[in-house]
Amino acid sequence: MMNHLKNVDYTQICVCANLRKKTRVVTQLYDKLLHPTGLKVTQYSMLAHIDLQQAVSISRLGEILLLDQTTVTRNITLLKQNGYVELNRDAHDARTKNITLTEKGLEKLQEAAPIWQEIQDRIIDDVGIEKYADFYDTLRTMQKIIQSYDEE
Amino acid sequence: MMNHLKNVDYTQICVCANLRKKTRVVTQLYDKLLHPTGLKVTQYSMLAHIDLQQAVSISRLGEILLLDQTTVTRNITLLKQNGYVELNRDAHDARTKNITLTEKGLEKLQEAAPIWQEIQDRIIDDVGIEKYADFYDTLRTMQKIIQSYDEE
DNA sequence: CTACAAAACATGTATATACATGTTTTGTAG
DNA sequence: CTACAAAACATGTATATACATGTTTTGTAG
Repeated sequence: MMNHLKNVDYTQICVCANLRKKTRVVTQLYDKLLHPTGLKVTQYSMLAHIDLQQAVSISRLGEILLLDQTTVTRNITLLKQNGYVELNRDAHDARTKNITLTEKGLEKLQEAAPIWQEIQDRIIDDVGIEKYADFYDTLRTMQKIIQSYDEE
Repeated sequence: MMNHLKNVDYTQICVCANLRKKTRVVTQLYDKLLHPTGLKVTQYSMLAHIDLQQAVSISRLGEILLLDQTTVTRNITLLKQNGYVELNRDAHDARTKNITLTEKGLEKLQEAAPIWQEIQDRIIDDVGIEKYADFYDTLRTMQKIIQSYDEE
């Protein structure tokens, strides 16, 4: 007897819509657990990248996160309003603005990090490290494939 | 010799941020190719679900797509403004509004379908059907896992 | 039947996101 | 050096999304 739930042709389920749906679920979990810190996962992730990159420019951050430059500008504006980051003109190029974490931003990042780590470990553990490794790899592959389309 | 690109601990890359990033890439591809139709992939997907479900209510559609009811209301409003869907009060429950495709909405869906199918087939083929099956499965598992957290 | 909780939808507000376009600063062909 | 294209960032506009809350309609305990 067929399970009617599984009796769906998964190749006919939109790759994009399905990804978006699952991403919503994951995002809501992260946002819910990060809520006590006042950060959303998007903001946490951006702070973490700024911490790693040290004085990145807006467009460079966009390249890394594959975000439109204007989106970075908008997201950074919010972090700036909250006092988590600073923007400084580059010494050698007056067009460029470098983003750095403030003391407050670093503290906020450190406050949120343990919560993030807990969700992270739990999900990967529950999915299973091997399955997750494959999953991660397929996501990477998918990105590369799509980026290769643009070169046509 | 290590490949410095692969020399990153993938378990320390945020599951959520990574999913969001890849989802942006995929979404941009779909939106770009669907552009001639005037639909975004979100709208296409919603029209396709309405077509499948036949006279579905706003909250039911939210359950299916795991979207907040208010988000469905907003997205449907746009489809309605474009004349692709109609809203009708339910005959048995005056609170409920049922969504149906208009003739114009069906035509638009049929116009976009071949484009969607082409992207869909191409991505799955390029990723590889077996890898994609695993990937799809892991996405499902991840959703179930997270939904099980909410029951705690 | 009545009172009240719950269900279904709408509205206010805020964040995330991208595209089109504008402004300022650099870099470089000639 | 000058003119102009390109780079870097900002702004206008629109869609996608969720949470808090409000309104209307149902369902049900008593």
